[in-house]
Amino acid sequence: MPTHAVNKNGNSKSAVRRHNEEAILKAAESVFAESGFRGATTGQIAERAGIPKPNLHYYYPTKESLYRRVVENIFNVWLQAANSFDDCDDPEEALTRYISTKMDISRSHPNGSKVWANEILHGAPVIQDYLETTLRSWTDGRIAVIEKWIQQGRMRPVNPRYLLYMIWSCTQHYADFNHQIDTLNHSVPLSDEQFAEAKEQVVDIILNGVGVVRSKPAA
Amino acid sequence: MPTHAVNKNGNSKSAVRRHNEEAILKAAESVFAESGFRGATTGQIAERAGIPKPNLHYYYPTKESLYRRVVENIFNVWLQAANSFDDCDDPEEALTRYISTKMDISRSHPNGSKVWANEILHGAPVIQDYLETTLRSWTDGRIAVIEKWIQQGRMRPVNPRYLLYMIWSCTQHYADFNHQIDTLNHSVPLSDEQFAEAKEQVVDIILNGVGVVRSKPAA
DNA sequence: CTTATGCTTGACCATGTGGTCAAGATCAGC
DNA sequence: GCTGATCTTGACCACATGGTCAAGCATAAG
Repeated sequence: MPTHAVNKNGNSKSAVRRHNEEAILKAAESVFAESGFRGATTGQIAERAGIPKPNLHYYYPTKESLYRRVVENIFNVWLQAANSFDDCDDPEEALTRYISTKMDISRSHPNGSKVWANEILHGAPVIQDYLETTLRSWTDGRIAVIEKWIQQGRMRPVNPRYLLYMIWSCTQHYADFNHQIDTLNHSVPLSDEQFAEAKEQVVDIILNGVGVVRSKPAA
Repeated sequence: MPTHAVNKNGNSKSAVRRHNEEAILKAAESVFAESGFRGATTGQIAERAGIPKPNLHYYYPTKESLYRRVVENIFNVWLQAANSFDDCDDPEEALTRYISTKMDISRSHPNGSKVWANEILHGAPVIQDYLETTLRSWTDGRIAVIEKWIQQGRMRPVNPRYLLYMIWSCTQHYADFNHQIDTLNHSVPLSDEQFAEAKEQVVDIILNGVGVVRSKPAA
């Protein structure tokens, strides 16, 4: 039942279309996270989205096009998080905010993070171009910023590149490996309090590790 | 051509068998790492091992039994690495050795690490029992050791559990995400020198982060 | 030699799955 | 209510793939 169709020959999406595409994307993200690209079946995605399989192919012609959209989505979420790094020029605040934001994303978008991890793990067959363009230039920019901080004597001399990798791995670990973390937590997901403590620990160890004095001491 | 058969009704493995099982395991590890469990095909594994597909099923009846062996293998490699933590009672040396060893494993067994990551990512369908038994008890033991060090004032008070997660993620990242790391390194794998620097950075930031003074300062 | 055992392999099958199709439903605008 | 566009769906197909089978090889031992 196409409502609100602003179409005719133009193409602003109908409400039905928006709703279905959204439901499919959400279902796809969780199924891809659970089973990987090849392990996921379009039938399962359709079922989880509450529509028959041919309807899914009506909106996303191929499994790969759907997968690509899912990966692009999580990449965009991360790009926005990256802003939390750029918004200020103080190493303590920038690092704290960046790490915190990435931890929050791991908490709120575990499936997206897993899909991303899976994609990289298997050699980034679909988003190689993003790595070579957007990610590469963002990384180089942030390295320059950190190097400046080091030259200003505001933090210890560390290789900024490996610092960034460390931040990425520590934070995403809480999404990608959450099953292991849960298992080691008596098979119960981390509570909000536990997660807050984990976040605080990551921030604390890294900031101390790079010699940034924290004005607001460890909670 | 069965040689050295010490069999008859006994069952010490023939040389052919040993050789083939080894080749299959190695091929399987790389294919599973590239494509995940579902994405890997027994045909591809057989081809990479240089044997026809039915021969693979002669040694490993099902794809899942083969996969399980691959996962068990990498888990055992890690368990051995875990010893580097236990062999001494000095936080500086124990942490340095443990981190270094884990980094070395990421360098020497990237495929195994990827298979493990993939397994956890998808909810550990095959090795859940290892997580609940061996890994859980090892972790608890190491937490106790770290807590002791903290009480002795030999390192800052951090939550040992999240410190361990941090070490795991930072080190395994260099295997699991090596494609991303290579891409950000002008699409060239890290040289031995670069990897050594990365290792040094991880050790350096974490030891400083937990307030362990390094007797042998950053190289 | 013969025989038993271990190993190899081309041909084959059953199943699951990505994707198609064509007929039908629903709705906006006239 | 008619028309054209958008959306829905049961039935279907082509193909990949895990796994089997039975016949054939190689080797060690008698």
